Amino acid sequence: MNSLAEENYLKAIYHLQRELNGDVSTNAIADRMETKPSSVTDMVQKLGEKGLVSYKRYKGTTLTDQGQKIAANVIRKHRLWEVFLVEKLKFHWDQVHDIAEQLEHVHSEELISRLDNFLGNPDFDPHGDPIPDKHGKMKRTEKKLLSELQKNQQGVCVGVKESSGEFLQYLDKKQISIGTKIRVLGKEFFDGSMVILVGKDQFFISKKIAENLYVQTS
Amino acid sequence: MNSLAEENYLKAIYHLQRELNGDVSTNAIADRMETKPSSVTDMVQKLGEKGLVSYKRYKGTTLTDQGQKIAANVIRKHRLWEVFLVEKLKFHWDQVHDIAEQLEHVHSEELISRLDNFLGNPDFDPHGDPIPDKHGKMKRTEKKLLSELQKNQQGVCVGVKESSGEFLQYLDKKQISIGTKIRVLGKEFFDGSMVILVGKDQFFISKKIAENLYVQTS
DNA sequence: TATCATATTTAGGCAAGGCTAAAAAAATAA
DNA sequence: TTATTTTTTTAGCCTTGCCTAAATATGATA
Ligand SMILES: [Mn+2]
Ligand SMILES: [Mn+2]
Ligand SMILES: [Mn+2]
Ligand SMILES: [Mn+2]
Repeated sequence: MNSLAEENYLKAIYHLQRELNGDVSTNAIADRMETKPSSVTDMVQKLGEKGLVSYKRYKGTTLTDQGQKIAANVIRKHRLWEVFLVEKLKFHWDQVHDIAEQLEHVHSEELISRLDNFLGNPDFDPHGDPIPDKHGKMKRTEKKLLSELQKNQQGVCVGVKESSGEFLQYLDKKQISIGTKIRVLGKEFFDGSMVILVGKDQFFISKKIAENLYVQTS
Repeated sequence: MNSLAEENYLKAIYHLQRELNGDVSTNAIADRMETKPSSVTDMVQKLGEKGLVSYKRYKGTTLTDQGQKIAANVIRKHRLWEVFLVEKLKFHWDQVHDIAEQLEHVHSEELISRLDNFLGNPDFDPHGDPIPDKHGKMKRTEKKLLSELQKNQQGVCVGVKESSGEFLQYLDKKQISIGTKIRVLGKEFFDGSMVILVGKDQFFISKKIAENLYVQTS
């Protein structure tokens, strides 16, 4: 059984490994965990001794297969609980992350398996992120950033890169959610801003917005 | 915000105060928490400084109003989650306690209020125990122990005193659950054992069983 | 009342997870 | 290559909860 702190470190390393594709530096983990590098060193040493990460002094950290499995399972729980909160308890998608941060540490395989079932074995969470199955495998989607689309291309919103409350609330105001069809009516080369069509409304969005919304074309 | 350990102490003191009706001794808490008396002393001193219990050296501990409120809220969460696990996830009533022990420490008023609603604002948990409302008040029932019934009296099972897996599984085997009607066909003065009628089956039960089943007569 | 047993507290330590300050390695600049 | 900056680790300390052993208060007994 791993402690709450260990699980959070494993999760952070998992995400960072994907973002940076490669070894994860001590400082990167410290940044993500909002903790000090010296605390990170302590913890990765311990995780190393437990065989959950491969850590070499001054060289960075990667998850072992076992560590990866544990991290994927925590992420699975996080995302399943988010589905529960939105689908069953009618929370809004910008309200669920902090609660899921707590629920993800409840230990019970039986619980998570029944929850999965109760929710209809969903493949994606309310933010469009894929839910790992019990073996850590998750559906890959051919999503791209809205900012990659050209004028007159369109796509369906399938996820967000950022999922801060501010950003999600912005999307709500603009009536954009998972499943919403978005068409690029115009794109400014200078600053990457766009004019897009959502339902019957057309409006301006900055590059920053376009770089944080995933769409699926096809 | 109280720590997990603090919440567990408050809960234990709450239950003990009701069982012993009065002050709770350091040793009683240590017993219940499966910890050492010296650890209890440390903790009740801290809870005392926080104003959650009234503690005087060598005199025992009682919850303050504030401590009582927090304890009742933890118990509320525990029991609501137990209802969720049984009603929605189809767990069996003897499987839910340990999971609820973890879920009860998830902090979010909004979560528990929505969960309550989702479950239809239940008054009792799967073991027949009353669920405190958000102010800590709970429905009182006129329940008595089956062992208090006389020959030919009958009652409806409304709860269990013990809720160990062994006992609950015994009840299952005998087809007794919340709502089951039980009639006393015979009672042995010598050892308190009984012969009871449950549905069409009649069988023998020991005093120990009869002292752990709550029934409602009338 | 003096003595003995029991309950409780105090003293001193330990492990987990943090932090700060100092040392050491690695990376970058000159 | 040498000097400087940045990154990482080590050393030493803190808090929370827990423990054991020793001290002390309380309560029962003689
Ligand atoms: Mn989340
Ligand atoms: Mn999510
Ligand atoms: Mn329970
Ligand atoms: Mn219960």
